[in-house]
Amino acid sequence: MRFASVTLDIPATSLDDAFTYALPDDGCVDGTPALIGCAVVVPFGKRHVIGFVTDDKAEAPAIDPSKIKSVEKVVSESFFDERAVVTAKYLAKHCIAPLSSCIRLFTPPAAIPKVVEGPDGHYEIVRPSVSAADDRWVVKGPNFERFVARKNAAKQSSIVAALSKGDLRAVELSLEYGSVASALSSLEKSGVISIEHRRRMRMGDMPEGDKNFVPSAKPKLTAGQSLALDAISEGIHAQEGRVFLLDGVTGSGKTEVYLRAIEEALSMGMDACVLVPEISLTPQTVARFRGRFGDVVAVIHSAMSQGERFDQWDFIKSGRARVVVGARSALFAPFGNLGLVVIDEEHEYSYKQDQAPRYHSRDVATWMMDRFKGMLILGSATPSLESLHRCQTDGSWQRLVLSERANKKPLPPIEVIDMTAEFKGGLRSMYSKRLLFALKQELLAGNKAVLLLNQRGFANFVMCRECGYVPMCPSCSTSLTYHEYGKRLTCHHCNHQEHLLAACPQCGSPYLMKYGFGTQQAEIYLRSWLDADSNLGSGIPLIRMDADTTSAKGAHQKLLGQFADAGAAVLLGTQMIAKGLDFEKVTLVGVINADTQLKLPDFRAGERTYSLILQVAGRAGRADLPGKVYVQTYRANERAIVAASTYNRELFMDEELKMRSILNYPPYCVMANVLVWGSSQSKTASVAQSAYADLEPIIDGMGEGWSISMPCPCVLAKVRGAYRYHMLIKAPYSADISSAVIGYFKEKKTVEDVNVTIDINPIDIL
DNA sequence: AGCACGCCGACT
DNA sequence: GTCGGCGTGCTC
Repeated sequence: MRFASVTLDIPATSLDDAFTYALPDDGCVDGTPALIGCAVVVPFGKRHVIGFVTDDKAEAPAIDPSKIKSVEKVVSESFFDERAVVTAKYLAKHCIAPLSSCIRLFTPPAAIPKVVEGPDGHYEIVRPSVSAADDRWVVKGPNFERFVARKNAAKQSSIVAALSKGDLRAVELSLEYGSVASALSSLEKSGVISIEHRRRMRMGDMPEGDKNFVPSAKPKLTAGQSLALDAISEGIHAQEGRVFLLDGVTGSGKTEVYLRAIEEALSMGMDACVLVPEISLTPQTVARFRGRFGDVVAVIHSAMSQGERFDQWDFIKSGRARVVVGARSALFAPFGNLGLVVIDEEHEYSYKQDQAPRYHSRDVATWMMDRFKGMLILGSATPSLESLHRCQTDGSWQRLVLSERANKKPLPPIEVIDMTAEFKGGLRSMYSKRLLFALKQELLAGNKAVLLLNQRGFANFVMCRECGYVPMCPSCSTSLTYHEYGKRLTCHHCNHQEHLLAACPQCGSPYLMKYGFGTQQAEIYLRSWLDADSNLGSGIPLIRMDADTTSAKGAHQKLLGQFADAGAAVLLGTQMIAKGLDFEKVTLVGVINADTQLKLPDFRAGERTYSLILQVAGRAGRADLPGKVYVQTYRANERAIVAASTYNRELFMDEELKMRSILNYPPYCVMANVLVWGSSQSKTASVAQSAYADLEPIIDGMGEGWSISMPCPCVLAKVRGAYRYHMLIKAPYSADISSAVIGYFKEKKTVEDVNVTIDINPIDIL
């Protein structure tokens, strides 16, 4: 008798402990082996449920043997290996999330069968909605050479003629010759052709050029790159879980270092994983990796269809893909032997998942590479304070500095435009004269400009000038943003939409004013400014890129393509244009309002502003032409802005770290945010209170440096109809909050309609 | 998560 | 007397 540990596919922390089921001695059910990573159907109480085998050679459990039931069916191939099991268990513990939701990270998307229970114990297995796709290929048959053309079978002759040049897909033939089904079947019957089903890789709207491998030449390394690579190369060979922080100014050639490191890892038989922020996962990025490594590169990101993602997943699982480029979840792809992880733009907040399991790719990769003796490279022009701090305190973390741009060009000078002074001088527009003047010069010279405004919509909010009424979202505690297109008020949290009324619903006044600038207003103003200038003509493309213009599949690429193909042009957008874009001839970068993040009640507001300015500044002057950056701000003396505009990281770091130390914020402590939310305010508040009553003694008993704040409403007190309360737990640096509170989260009683969750190392506490 | 067992109020 | 409320506990 054999046993298998099965993690049930039910997301509940109370079911995290594996259940043990019996297996026949050969470990097979109906001839299919129940290996680690297989989805199986098991009886569970009166039900039948899907579970995943997490151990196929488990010990007999210490329970009454008559209670042990058998695995009933194996319903998938093995999706993951033992490494994945260990990692999922780490995640469940570290993030305090249901184990099954962590296991799910390792399974292909939408490919898990479902059990549908019928009457009297019968059940059906519903096959997954996504699986491999085939193409029908027409190939030469045994009698191909003996084909005789006939007068009344013109289509057959055409097909045979087309086929003599090589195999063809049936769809291509029908595109060319119309319906070919009957011609094909009679050709097949006579043995002239055969039909083969071949696995198809869905690649959607990927540009043709990127589907094929065009090898690119390796550039010569700079001195800085060589030095960094020496260290990294030694690290790869050491295989002892080292971490390198590649701290390189924008344009210093970090990607080339990644490429060489990956080459090294591949030559040692390891696979490599490259994480990039979702937003910069453009064809440009992918093309660089395909250009070096060709058809062993797989790509995974959220804009792909489920079918495309399945194919990429399967491609990796087959072992043919050796390099995976993707967003945060690519870390969990089915690698054979993952030995190198690269996290580009490691300071980016998109590496944190905002739903359970709330993991941060950087933390998971650090743990994985330590545990499995691989190597991690973190790259950024503006590394997170956490990573910089860790390089100073942890011997296995090493900082490698690339201080020079690869093309030896200086970094673009950054000019701060004090908008308070501009206002005193009479300016009422969102664009200063200096910025517009510089923009005009560059456009006249045939160059491109990138303008950043981190606020979408037309106006931030609307207010009645007679009574002060501000339209609010009915289900969130936020004001509505005015969108010019469709003249709608929109909630940026829940996407609630309503029409802008002609009069104030509270006092009837017609004086509803729009306050604050968003990208739509910036676009409309700039368009008319461009059109009004006879020297510029009206032909200058102005491309707006924000969540509203990029929601359609492929829109992102299309807009960037337009910008690339244009001569003089302006790209205006939210922070999605700040990262990774590499266009020649961008000679001007403008930050229309650097203050949008500064005012947020978040201890990282300064760090966010500092790095956003430097990230977007890095878009300027990347090729031969010099670049110039203008930063408009009403807080010209703010440390983050002064430091960014003078490229003085020490100035920013020293003061910021001092502040963090005094106020006891990361990296001087670790934090966790306990969130309580529900649709009834009073019920939510009382659950928050009782959670505090349970947690406070635990935290209090942990000793020096541990604290928990009283429950209070979140800054976003209501989102999507849910009232939100939170408590902040702080603990000394490198303390383990998860272990301290996991007991509470496993034992806690659930209250209907109120959720209690915890976010370890939150990226914001709004 | 879902389902059963179990102990207290208003009903054919 | 029983139908049914949802509190507690178990499922290999």
